[in-house]
Amino acid sequence: MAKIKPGRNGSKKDVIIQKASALFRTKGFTAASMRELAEAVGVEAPSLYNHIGSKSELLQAICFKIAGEFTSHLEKTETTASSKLAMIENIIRFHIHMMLEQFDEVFVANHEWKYLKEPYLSNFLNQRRGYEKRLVALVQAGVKTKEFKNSNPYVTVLTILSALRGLEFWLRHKKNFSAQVLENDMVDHLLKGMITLRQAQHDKKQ
Amino acid sequence: MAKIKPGRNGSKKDVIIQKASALFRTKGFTAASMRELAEAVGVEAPSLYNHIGSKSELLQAICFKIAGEFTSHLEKTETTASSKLAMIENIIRFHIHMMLEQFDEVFVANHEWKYLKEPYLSNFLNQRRGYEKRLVALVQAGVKTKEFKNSNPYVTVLTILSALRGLEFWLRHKKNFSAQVLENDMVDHLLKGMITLRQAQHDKKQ
DNA sequence: TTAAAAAACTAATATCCGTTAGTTTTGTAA
DNA sequence: TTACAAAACTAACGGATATTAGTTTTTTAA
Repeated sequence: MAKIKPGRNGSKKDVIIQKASALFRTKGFTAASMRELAEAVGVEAPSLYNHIGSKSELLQAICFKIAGEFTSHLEKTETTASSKLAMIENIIRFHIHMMLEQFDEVFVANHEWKYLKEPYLSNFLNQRRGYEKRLVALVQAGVKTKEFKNSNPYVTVLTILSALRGLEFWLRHKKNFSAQVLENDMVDHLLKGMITLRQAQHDKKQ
Repeated sequence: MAKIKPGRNGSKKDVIIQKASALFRTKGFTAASMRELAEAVGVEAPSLYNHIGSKSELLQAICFKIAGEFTSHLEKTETTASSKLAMIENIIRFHIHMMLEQFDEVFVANHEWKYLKEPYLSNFLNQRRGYEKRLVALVQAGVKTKEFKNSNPYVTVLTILSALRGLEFWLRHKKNFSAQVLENDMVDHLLKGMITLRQAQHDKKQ
């Protein structure tokens, strides 16, 4: 007799996914065992399978939930007609907020996606590539309007996205400055650089 | 009868470490098996143990080799008495070169260090923390000399180091612009930002 | 109270892991 | 050639893994 899942998404499954996010982050997907997850949930390992299909399915749920949130925020931002600079800043701040509010899930999506199985792996990578391409197009548009410098747009996007991912280190050892300082200083650095204006102007031509 | 290692470090061990770097990068340390490594080396799995002590030892060798290279370069840079700006730029370029020339090893040191066993794990983290602290001190000095803006120095270092780590994405899909463009545009972005000077000056006060 | 469904449990399976033991082959130097 | 060491091999062990089967307990609903 086939197991029948409840019509509405039960909350127990959500608990499992949440605990799985924390476990996968700390131990890594491969090293994390279903027995450990079961213990975190407060149940024996086989009981998990009354609520989920497999360990892989948990990873899929986490990765695509996060990917979906980033994609849909980008779509929303693209429709708001404002300056390219404002759009980029908006996106940067969204990344920071996601990192702060859904640390485990974002971390897992960033680090453990490679353990997704096909066709989910290809799907995920396609979605991420699409996201990056739209950001590159946004930066390119900003270069055309002279809002941004004429650097390689892909390098610009790469630099921004990578710097944002680095927030995980701040969150790991909870530094002694506020999230607000972090956010503003990082936005400022990514948009305007770290050196003083006089210096920047002096260095303008190599 | 105890196994006796050759007096000078044999080159076979180096081959194993090199293959292990590539394997650990693509599959992850935990998911990579000694049998796979053996196949890459061209040998049966137990034969590896004529040259190495354990799987963990391979990870240690990779991580500490890279950590050592970064640390010793930083020490060398600190003794060269020049501007803080020149020092930071020098360090950024060194990171880029390390990423380009020792991709697998740097990737593994960046992503798989958490599977180090004690006391190596603590050792590694201490070394990395020390590296970061010295960079923070360097940025602080640059703020004092007014070479750098008065942002939180830890955020600055975090932003730079994270952006540099992101080079792994570029290397993964080998983009169609040169390493030189990548290097110069990234250095420029991290030092001077992405927005045009007029805009930066206009936005100086929020 | 009772019947059905949901979710827990125990037991077990097949597979894969790092590693060891013991043996055979290969390379080297006298 | 001979002797010894280095490094390969096969076979196997103990343990951990995700997952399934089958059963019992708990919850839900009439």
